Amino acid sequence: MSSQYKFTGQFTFSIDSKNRINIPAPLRKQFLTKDKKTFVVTRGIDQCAWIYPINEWNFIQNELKQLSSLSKTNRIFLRNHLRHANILKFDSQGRFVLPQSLIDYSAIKKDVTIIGVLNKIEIWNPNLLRKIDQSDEIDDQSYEELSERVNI
Amino acid sequence: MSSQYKFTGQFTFSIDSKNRINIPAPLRKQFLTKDKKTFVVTRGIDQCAWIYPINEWNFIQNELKQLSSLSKTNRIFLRNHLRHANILKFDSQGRFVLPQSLIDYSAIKKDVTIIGVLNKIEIWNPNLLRKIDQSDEIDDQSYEELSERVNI
DNA sequence: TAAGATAAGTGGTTAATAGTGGGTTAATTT
DNA sequence: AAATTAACCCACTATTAACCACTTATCTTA
Repeated sequence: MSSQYKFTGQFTFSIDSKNRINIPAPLRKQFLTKDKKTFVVTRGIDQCAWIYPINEWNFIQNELKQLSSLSKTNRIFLRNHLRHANILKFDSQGRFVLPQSLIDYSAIKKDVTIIGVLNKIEIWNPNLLRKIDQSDEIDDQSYEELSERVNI
Repeated sequence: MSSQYKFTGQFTFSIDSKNRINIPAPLRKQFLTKDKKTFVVTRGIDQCAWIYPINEWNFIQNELKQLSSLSKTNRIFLRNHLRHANILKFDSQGRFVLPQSLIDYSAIKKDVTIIGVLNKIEIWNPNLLRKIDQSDEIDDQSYEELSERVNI
């Protein structure tokens, strides 16, 4: 069964002196009725942090189990995806502390841009996201290929 | 299953000091009986904002869920389409506040032109729409191609 | 066609919520 | 035991959303 979460939108907040980040209310509301404030933060494939609600993460873990460790690519991917996963909760104000390792990995300084991407939330350094936005244009060929699979 | 919405027509309204835009009554009426005032505003492919009724948007989201984030093209595509999507409701007067990011993107100042385009509504800066109207003529060749797919 | 009634568009005020900062106590580590 | 970290609580401010009110336009009916 696929995800019940539908995160969307973009928000720019600040990270405070105790490394706390506020989850935007519109996103947070989707947690409250379900996983009771528990979620997983881990490395994104791009230079950002990914947040999954806990039962979404459980689903992903089942997907990952399919991958055989006989493949080198699989081994590397599994290691890097799993060892940086932190199970966290947010506090009574809806914040959580982003682990230092992920702050470093995502090159986060003072502000963060938080975006909803369906079943996950991404935490970005605003400048990096802006840079990627400009450089990572999707070429026409890729759009053509996408159009055969997705009809929007 | 195709859309149940059939938005048509053009209206020019003003955006107020609190960035509120009124949805024209003829368009608004199609919402009231169905999604209870909930809809999604996002970036259009052209320089305007798009409004989808919520269950129209849900259909789109289900399409997007098919895409794996292991593909780079998919990640870029998902991010850029979802992060600008805001789930909103209109108030008891039938208005909503257009997010600042979309005001910037659409270069909206004082007035807006609202047009119905079947399953979505477009919000334009009147001047931009007028300019596009003149420059973006459809050439005969494209009409020929269209004629093979659409019978009107 | 004139007058009343209804609906539509616009503007502002108030009350609630969201974002942010900081302090205190409990827990964990060295 | 001291120091660091994490959980918890309280509080301030700005933004947002709910509410109320007025004007203009449209429709209805005598």
